[in-house]
Amino acid sequence: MDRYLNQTRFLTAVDCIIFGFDGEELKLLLIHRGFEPEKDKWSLMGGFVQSNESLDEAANRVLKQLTGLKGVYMEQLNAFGHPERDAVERTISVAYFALIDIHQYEKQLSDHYHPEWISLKKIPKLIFDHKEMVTMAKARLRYKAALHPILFELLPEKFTLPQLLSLYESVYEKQFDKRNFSRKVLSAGLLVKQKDKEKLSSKKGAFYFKLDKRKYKTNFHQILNFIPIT
Amino acid sequence: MDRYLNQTRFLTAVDCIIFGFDGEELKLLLIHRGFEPEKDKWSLMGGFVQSNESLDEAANRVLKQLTGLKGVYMEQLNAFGHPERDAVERTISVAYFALIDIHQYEKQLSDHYHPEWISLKKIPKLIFDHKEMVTMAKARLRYKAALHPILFELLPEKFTLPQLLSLYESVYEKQFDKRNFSRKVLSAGLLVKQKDKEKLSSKKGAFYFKLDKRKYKTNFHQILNFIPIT
DNA sequence: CCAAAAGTGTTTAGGGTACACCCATGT
DNA sequence: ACATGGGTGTACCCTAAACACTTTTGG
Repeated sequence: MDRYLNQTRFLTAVDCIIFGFDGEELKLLLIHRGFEPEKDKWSLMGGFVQSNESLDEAANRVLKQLTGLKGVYMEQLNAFGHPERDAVERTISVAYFALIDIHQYEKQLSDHYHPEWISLKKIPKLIFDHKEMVTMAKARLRYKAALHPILFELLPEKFTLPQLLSLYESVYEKQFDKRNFSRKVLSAGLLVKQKDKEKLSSKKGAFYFKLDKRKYKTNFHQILNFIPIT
Repeated sequence: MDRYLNQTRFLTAVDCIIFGFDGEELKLLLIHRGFEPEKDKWSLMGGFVQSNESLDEAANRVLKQLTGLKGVYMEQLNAFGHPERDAVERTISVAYFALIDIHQYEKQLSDHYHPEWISLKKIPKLIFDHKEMVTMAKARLRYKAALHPILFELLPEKFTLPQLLSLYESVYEKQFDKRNFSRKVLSAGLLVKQKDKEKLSSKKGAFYFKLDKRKYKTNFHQILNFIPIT
């Protein structure tokens, strides 16, 4: 026996919702689709799953193709399978969301796709059901970041507390009290204060911090409260 | 254009992790697989996605085939796509987990599959990667039930607080203080006390409660704390 | 010396936890 | 009357939230 009989086979794709943070706003890395149909339209980066790779491998391959990065934070979001979601041919798409340090991304690697970082507040019309994927990814990011320290994945190795606060304020589109925020963040014990300061954005300068990688991995699934639950 | 060229197509299946609660233990509804390979081995209920149905529709169809139930709580768990997960032919499986009232399930409907309710503590060897699916579903259930009131889906329309407590204790495999538990549950405002009592399991009898369906739906995504965070 | 951002401490209120006794009833 | 499970109240602690002033330094 080497085939199941009387069953239809479908294409399987992965699509990546890639988040980045530029210090001001939360952004998505979008591309201009490279082939027909919908060629040159705004799209998430995606690709078909190949015979020899798993879904996770496909997603990582696609992400590396576009960004040159590997080993970044990525998790499966949802599988999308409406019969008409792709106009050409039925395609099941497994969406992944990724959090990358926007400064590690080097545009020139992938100019073929004309990728651009677009503010989440100004997402253009996207092909197929990609808008739905983005909406779900945004919701998932907010949900998860309220409980787990995943937003560190969007920052460089060294970052300041004001930068971290600004990131949380961007994700939740509201302001938080910096005193309560830094107390909570520091009491989680995940940060190591550095000796040097970031002096570009203020005269006084803000101390850099690094993640304590060991504690970060250990405590990752523990539930934290960096932001007010309301 | 009506096909993407040079791409391989795969079978797509759905598999359902079906939870039930008999008052004592948390259980899974497992079947004996009905066709080769691995015929008669223990398996999750599943089926291939048909050309005219979405993933959600396929999962609901499969669930109804086995249980006769529709409109039950079900959510997508994860897509599984390891190239060798099915020995016969590459198959992408989208797993769903469902919570049903075990008393509404009527065995005779689906005797073809020889289904059985099996305690989560005594899950037998399962085909393919179904064990991995079950493990993930169990983790997801615990995670989600700690934050949202989904476990009510496992109970009949009328239930008592001792029954609800017993359910939570089964899911988390630990004991909770009944005073704190009932205070928290009642303060959520989701329950409506009935006038009648359940008198089978005690002499005094325990009051029945019903869910306030409206508030349940409204507050579903709000985060609750029915059980201690530790 | 002044502007601009960083950094820090206290008070208060509410919620969570721990804990023990009385109640109702069938036998 | 007694055994069995149902139902309730309190005291304490701790965490979360609200809130404002001082520090540093480049220009």
